[in-house]
Amino acid sequence: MEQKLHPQYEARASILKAMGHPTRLFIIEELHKSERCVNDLTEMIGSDVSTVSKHLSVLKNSGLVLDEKRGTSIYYRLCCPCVLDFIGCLETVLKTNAEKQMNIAQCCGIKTASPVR
Amino acid sequence: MEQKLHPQYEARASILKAMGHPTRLFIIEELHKSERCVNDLTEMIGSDVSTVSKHLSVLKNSGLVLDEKRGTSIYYRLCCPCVLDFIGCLETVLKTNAEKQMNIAQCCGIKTASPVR
DNA sequence: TGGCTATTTTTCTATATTGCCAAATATACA
DNA sequence: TGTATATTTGGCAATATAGAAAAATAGCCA
Repeated sequence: MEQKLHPQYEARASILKAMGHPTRLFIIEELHKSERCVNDLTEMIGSDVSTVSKHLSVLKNSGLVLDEKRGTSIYYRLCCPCVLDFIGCLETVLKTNAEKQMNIAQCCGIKTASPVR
Repeated sequence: MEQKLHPQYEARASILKAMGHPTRLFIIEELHKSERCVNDLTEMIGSDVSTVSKHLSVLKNSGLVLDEKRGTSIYYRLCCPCVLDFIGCLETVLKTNAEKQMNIAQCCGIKTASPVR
């Protein structure tokens, strides 16, 4: 069955997919603040350097980051900072869901703790 | 090694991950235009209805869509239409990359066809 | 009740992703 | 040249995902 949708959906989805991992999202935010080399990021993240390198290559292949070699290190930077604008909306989704959960709980008479700020 | 980043990254990433599939991206856009039932979407997409149902459950679990049963069908609708705002930025990323590719080609003396609009 | 329609769940297979280790590569520099 | 540093690659095991078919569930209506 499985039919091919317009290739535009593939292209867009691959960027979102690249962003859809906690470590890569962290990297994106970090690169928004300032460019960083692999080593910097590895220390912040606490995974093996090879793991971080692979995450960076996913981001690079999706076109989200650029790399530039300077001195002994390779510096990565965010290609299109507009992706950071997504975060507000993501928080809206999360907040909406939290409220939804609370309503369900309330209408079942379940006491809920005050929401975590 | 693998260390736990702030759970906020997990939460945000899971939404992006849910969006990171061509079929689900199509569904999101379609639901932005108007609510739809599973059957409607299945016809548009051309996959098995069970596959579409599963994609919808991914979207539902991530909090992106809501469902409501009316009559014999279940209607899905977009929960936070702000996710549609992502598209402009995604196109920017794609465009930036296309230009990058063209520059590489040019500086190697490769003739490229005029860009597809 | 029985059959119809709409949807979800289960089960299966194939494929992709993640994360670590070890090894390879690249580069600076003494 | 040799050594240290920075990064990537290949390999592997564990886990997750996608898609289809079949079975299960739910509501409707004759």
